[in-house]
Amino acid sequence: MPELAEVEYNRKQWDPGRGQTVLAAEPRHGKRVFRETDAALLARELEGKTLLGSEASGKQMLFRFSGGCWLGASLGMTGGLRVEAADFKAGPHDHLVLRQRRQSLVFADPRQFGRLRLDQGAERPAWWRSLAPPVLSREFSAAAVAAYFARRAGAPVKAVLLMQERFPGVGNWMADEILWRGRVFPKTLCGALTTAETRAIWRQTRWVSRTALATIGRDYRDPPASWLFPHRWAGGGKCPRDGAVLSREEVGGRATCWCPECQPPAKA
DNA sequence: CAACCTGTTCGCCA
DNA sequence: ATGGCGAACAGGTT
Repeated sequence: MPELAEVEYNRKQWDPGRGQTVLAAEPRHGKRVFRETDAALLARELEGKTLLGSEASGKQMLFRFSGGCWLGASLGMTGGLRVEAADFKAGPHDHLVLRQRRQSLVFADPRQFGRLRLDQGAERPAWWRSLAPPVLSREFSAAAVAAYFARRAGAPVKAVLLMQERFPGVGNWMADEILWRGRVFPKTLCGALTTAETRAIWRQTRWVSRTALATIGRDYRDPPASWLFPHRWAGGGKCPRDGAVLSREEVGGRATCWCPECQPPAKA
C-alpha cells in the first residue's frame, strides 16, 4: 500500500543491511521495473559496494552505497522491500536481490508499476534533487497550495491532490482522508474552492502526513477507527463522525469515498 | 468469470 | 505551450 507512510515503512526494511557489503546483486525476471536502466550494469556496479544509508521523499526512495552509487526505488501500486535469509530463493515477483553475508535485501513488485534505477556520482542524482518539497517542509506553504489550485482551476480537487509535483506522497486513501477532514466535496473544481477550504486542505495534508508517518510509517499499524481510512473500503461503510452512509464513486479516474453529510457539494 | 485495485505516463484534444 | 482526461501498463484478489 505504498503512499507516504508505507514508503517510509518499506525504506526501513533494508536497514539491517546498512554498513554491510553487497556480495552479489541479482536482477531477476522483471523487465519493466528497470525501465531504461540497464539491469546487468546496475548489478555489476552494486557488487562490492556497502549500503551506507537511505532516505525517502514522497513516494520515492534513495539508497546510498559506497563508491558514489545511488539506487533509486519506487513501489508503484504493489511494490515492497523486505529482508530474507542470506540463502533465500527468489520468487517470480522478486526483481532485485542484494546478497549480503547475513541476509538478502529484496525488491518485489507483482504489477511492476514500481521502478529501480542506478545513478553514480558524489552528489544525489538530478531526478532526486528536482522532487517536490515535502509537505512537512516550510516550502509547502498555504500560498503554494493556493497558487497550484489556481493553475489547476478546471480539475476536481481529488485529482489534484494526487499530483506528486505539489503533494508528494499523497495517494488515493490519503487524498480522501484529507478531503474528509477538511470537509471538502471531492468533485469541487479547484477554481471554485474558497480560501477557507484551500487553507483546510493545506492544514489537513500536513496533519494526515505527519500522523500517518507516526502510525503506519512506524510499525504498519492501521490508523485509528476515528479516521475515514478503516471505513472507506467495504460497501456500506459509515462516517465515523456522524454515522452517515459513505458515498463511493469514481472521481478523477480513481475510486473515491466521502461523507455526503459533512462533505456536501457547494450550493449553487 | 468479472470487476476491482494504494500509481504513473502517454497520447489526444481543447 | 498548457491543462484535463482516458487509456495503458500487469497481475493478484474478491
